Amino acid sequence: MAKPRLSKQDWLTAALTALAEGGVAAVAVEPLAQRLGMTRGSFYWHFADRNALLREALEWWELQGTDAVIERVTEIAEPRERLRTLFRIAITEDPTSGLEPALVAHADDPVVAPILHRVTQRRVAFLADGYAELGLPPAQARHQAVVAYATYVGWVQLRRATPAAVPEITNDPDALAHLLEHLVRA
Amino acid sequence: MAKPRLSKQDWLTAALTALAEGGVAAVAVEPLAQRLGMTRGSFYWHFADRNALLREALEWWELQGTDAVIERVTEIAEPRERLRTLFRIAITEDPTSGLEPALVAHADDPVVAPILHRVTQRRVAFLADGYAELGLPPAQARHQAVVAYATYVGWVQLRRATPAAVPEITNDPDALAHLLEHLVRA
DNA sequence: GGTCGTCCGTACAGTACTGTATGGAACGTG
DNA sequence: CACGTTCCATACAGTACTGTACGGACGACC
Repeated sequence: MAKPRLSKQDWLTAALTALAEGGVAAVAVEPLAQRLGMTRGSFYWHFADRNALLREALEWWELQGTDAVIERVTEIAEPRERLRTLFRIAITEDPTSGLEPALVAHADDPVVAPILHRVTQRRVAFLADGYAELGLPPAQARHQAVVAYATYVGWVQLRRATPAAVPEITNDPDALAHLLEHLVRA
Repeated sequence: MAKPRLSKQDWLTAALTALAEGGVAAVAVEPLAQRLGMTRGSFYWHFADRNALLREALEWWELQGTDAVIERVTEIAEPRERLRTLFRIAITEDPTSGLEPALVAHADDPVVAPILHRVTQRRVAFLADGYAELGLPPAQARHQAVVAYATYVGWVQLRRATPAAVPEITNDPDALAHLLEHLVRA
């Protein structure tokens, strides 16, 4: 039987998938242990308590979903192309769709709030820089960044809420290009 | 002390505010009763169980937040002006900000899913009709409707997640007008 | 092949919530 | 002012989860 010893990372990824599926409340020790084929005894060796799991999982998500992507894109000199590939990565490669709505639903949670703030501020600021490089004055660049980021966030949210309502963009490169131009244009 | 008898509606509105604040998991009988100054005995007279409360609350939200608004706006003949006021109502009068992310976070919930589907389909279809009246061909009108609705949804979500990142639009009629034009333009 | 550190199972309170059953208070209506 | 209806409080299982304590398996390394 597949029952090797678990690493801390196994618990983190399991926590993130559960979070994306069932919200913050679904990040519960006993169900996760059951899904991993372990008992809670394993968990309480790796982590202090449930909040520690949630916090570390979100910090890892922050690293992979924001820092890594930004770093991957900053090397593109041309701002328009940089924004385009950034949005394409964000839309097509989103590994944990439905995670952000779950976080926003618990925006007042003391462990969720700081990470959520950091991520959105970071992303909007990076977008604003890109639009500024395109020639927009700072205030307008920031406004455009907020609108574009809102469109992206809402798109992901719609795709998760009602996939029937949103066109399948991963299989339709034409529609994807159209959406990207909408997001990049100033 | 203000301790009159409660109506069914009191429980519904309390459930909706709790839902907007703490997600689906926050719609719990005992905490709600505590907040209303009652015991669970009151609740189980008005409702069969917790799911009944959640379902009726969402149905009431569907009525007030979608049907009523659409009906309020359909009498505007000019499509551009109709879309404008629709978005303005949706953005400025949103009574339960943060409710939709909470629903999306539990999009797989058997009681949340059908209502969420109906609402998004209805809203996108109404928008698509408006854009079609503006002269867009059907496919493009629908695509534009999805993008505009996504922008609205993401805007609300951002405002709830990180109010500092999004401009205070209710106090800045100029920025509001700018956003509305962005949403209406095709 | 002992021995130590790593990892997990088990057992035990403790907490928070759901539903049900039942009695009683408050209120309108004749 | 009886009287039935409406609404709420109380008390009682039952369930699901959290932490903690402790014991044991298991592998690495000398």
